Amino acid sequence: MSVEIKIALNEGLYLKEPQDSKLGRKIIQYSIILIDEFGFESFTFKKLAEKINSTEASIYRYFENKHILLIFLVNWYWEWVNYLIKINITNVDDPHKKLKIIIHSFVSASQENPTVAYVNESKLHNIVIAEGGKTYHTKDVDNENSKGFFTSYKELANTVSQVIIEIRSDFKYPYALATNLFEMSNNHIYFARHLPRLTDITVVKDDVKEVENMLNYFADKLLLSN
Amino acid sequence: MSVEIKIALNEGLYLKEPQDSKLGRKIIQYSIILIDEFGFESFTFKKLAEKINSTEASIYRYFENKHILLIFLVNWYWEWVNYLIKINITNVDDPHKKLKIIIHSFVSASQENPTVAYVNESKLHNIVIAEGGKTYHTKDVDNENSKGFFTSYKELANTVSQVIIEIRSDFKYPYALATNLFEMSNNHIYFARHLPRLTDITVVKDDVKEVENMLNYFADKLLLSN
DNA sequence: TTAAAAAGATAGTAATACTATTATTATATA
DNA sequence: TATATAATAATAGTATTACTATCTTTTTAA
Repeated sequence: MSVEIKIALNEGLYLKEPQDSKLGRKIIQYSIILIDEFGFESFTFKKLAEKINSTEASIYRYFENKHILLIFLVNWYWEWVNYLIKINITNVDDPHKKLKIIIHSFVSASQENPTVAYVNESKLHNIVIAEGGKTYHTKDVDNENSKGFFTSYKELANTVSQVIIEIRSDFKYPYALATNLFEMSNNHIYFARHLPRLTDITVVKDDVKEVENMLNYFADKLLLSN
Repeated sequence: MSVEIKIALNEGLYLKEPQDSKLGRKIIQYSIILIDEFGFESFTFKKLAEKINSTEASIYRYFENKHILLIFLVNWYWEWVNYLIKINITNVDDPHKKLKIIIHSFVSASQENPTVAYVNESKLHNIVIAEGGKTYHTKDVDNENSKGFFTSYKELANTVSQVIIEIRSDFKYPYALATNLFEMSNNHIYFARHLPRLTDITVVKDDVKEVENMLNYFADKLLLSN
């Protein structure tokens, strides 16, 4: 018995739903592998086509270009983390505990919850860490935002901000704290790996507990009611 | 009488010092204008050459490629902010006041301190906000880091972390807080402008006082000694 | 004044980011 | 089981990008 989860994403992100065909799923699977391995700038549809024994033209029938494909993948991650968080905080009463679960999901959901066969969640998390900001740091951001390409991130931020408000209804910056915890998580994993003088924590062999401790410390301090 | 300031940057960032020649300064001046206007992805040496009535080949004599040019510009900003902070916090005793000055510099140094004729600091700050992360989010980060391309950011982080330690010598995350204040400043100005549901603050006509208030609030809360 | 350094002019190449067309192979249904 | 339709593959082609090379002209500094 297998549980099939299909993550519903904004329809403007693809020309043809890639999750519904063999080729489409291969595009998702191997684009994650190639972007993780060579980086987004070196990644091309030609290389991907060679890898999966297909053609550029066939890939272009699914995605307009590699930038939209990146947004698709990162959206997939945002949706997936939001989904895991929602599952894991239902039936939890204490909002402090909920926030701990959220922070744990930010740093290491990918290491513990393989969900979909053709998505390597761990590599996808690495892509979000290293390339995630490139989805919205473009001149087209307002246009793409108007099409709903960043709705999944906003929904994730909203989920987290609701828990923050549960902890302290008078906290002035629930959305900023929510996004900051997410961004900080990704940034400091990246800094620990590549620019260690920009952080205080270390990450040895994907052990992100120091990042988790730091985020919990920051969240606790900021939400102290005094 | 004019004060000439020349910001010293890592020599690996250029093939020929652009601050020492007319063409070099034009490259700096107009690359800032073009990247700010059209974004880094659409920016090319060919377009820059046309803008300044020069040639691609001439620009390539100064910078290896547009990515290195971006690192050069962002380094220039990091150095300049660090320089302004150091000037403005000498003769200030209270470390809390120093941190306030630092935060003020992060959000709006560019609006108040034009320093060099051929650098539009305000546009350069917009580039740092929108494109800064692209300097180190590449597969070449370890190699470029080993050449010292991010030393200026580390020095800035160090300046700030020293003040944090002055405030609370037992604070566990001085570097992370330093970089986070800088990143948060840039991120939330960007969010307010383009993805407002990811933040709580607004930025109207370059008025960043809400960002400044938020950063001061975060810093104060985190550095409370209890 | 003149040599040497800087900049400009021109040409060329490989790779990228596509688009278009036609041929082949699955698949779904009558 | 035949056949229409959809999906994919194969192939070709274009404009732009990101360079490199070479040669000529202009600027500057001794």
